[in-house]
Amino acid sequence: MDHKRIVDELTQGKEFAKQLMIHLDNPVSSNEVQEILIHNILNSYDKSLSLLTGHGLSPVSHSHGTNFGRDLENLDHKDLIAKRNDNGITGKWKSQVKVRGDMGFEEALDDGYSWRKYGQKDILGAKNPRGYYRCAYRQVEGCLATKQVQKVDKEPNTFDITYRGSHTCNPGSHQESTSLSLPVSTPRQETQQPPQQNQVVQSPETLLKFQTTPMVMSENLETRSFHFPSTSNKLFNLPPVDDVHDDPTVCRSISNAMTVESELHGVVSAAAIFPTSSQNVDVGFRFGELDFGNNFNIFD
DNA sequence: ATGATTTGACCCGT
DNA sequence: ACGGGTCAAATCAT
Repeated sequence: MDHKRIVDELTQGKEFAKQLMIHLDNPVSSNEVQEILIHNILNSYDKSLSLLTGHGLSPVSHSHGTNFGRDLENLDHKDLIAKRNDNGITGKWKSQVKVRGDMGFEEALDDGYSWRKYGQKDILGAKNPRGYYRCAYRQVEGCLATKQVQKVDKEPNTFDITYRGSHTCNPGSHQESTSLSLPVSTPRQETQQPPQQNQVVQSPETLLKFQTTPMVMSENLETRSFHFPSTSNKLFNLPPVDDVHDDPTVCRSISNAMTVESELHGVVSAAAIFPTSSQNVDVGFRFGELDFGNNFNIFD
């Protein structure tokens, strides 16, 4: 339904505007990020208008991923492409984010939130296991956000990351402290990385890098927004093999966003793609912006 | 000692 | 019955 989509688009635009507001208040927020947010806001308008006028496609091409992705690439060595697809399932939505760049797995998988792994499963038909993570602040704040990370079979450097539910943890309570105390999962046997579980590793610069906030909204009334304000700046070696069941990710606070109901949980799917060459990548990853408006999924 | 991850078992929906 | 998601005890790292 177009009406729904329009509302959705406008809601997204609103969320982007909110994010922009936050960024404007943040001294370390970069202009680029702000520009991207503005871009996304305009994009939401474009989409809404095109829906209203009955045109399937947005009159503005920049909303279709490529340009946007390029921008991000320039900005952050990564591109993020979000995709929404309504699976026809009411009350559910799904978005995909493509991340690419010269960052390590961990960086790439870092979305700025603190996650705690609670399970791993081999999935039928998939070579790689799927890791299950939940917000590290679940107990403290009852945040029900979860995410699943699975390495894509074909693309060794690509991960499918699915977010479910919304972060309800209070941004203020963690955010400030630096921006982050990030409990980062540390791959056991791999490396020389600085110890980092539960350590504050965020430099202001890092904070700046990641201060972007991808967001998505549900098909329904609820606005689901995901915030990936920052992430860890850890260095690491890539596992020589394919078992990458550890993907430390960090969590941070977020915009409270939405209510999570059993059947109404937002799902954001993201795929992180890394350059095959990257073996020891040094950081420099920033989670740019996600354009959840209308993008294309590249992984199918 | 404390906290995070691992991993097999369990639960639930299809 | 099967597959996916979660639980929780054991294990590991700091």
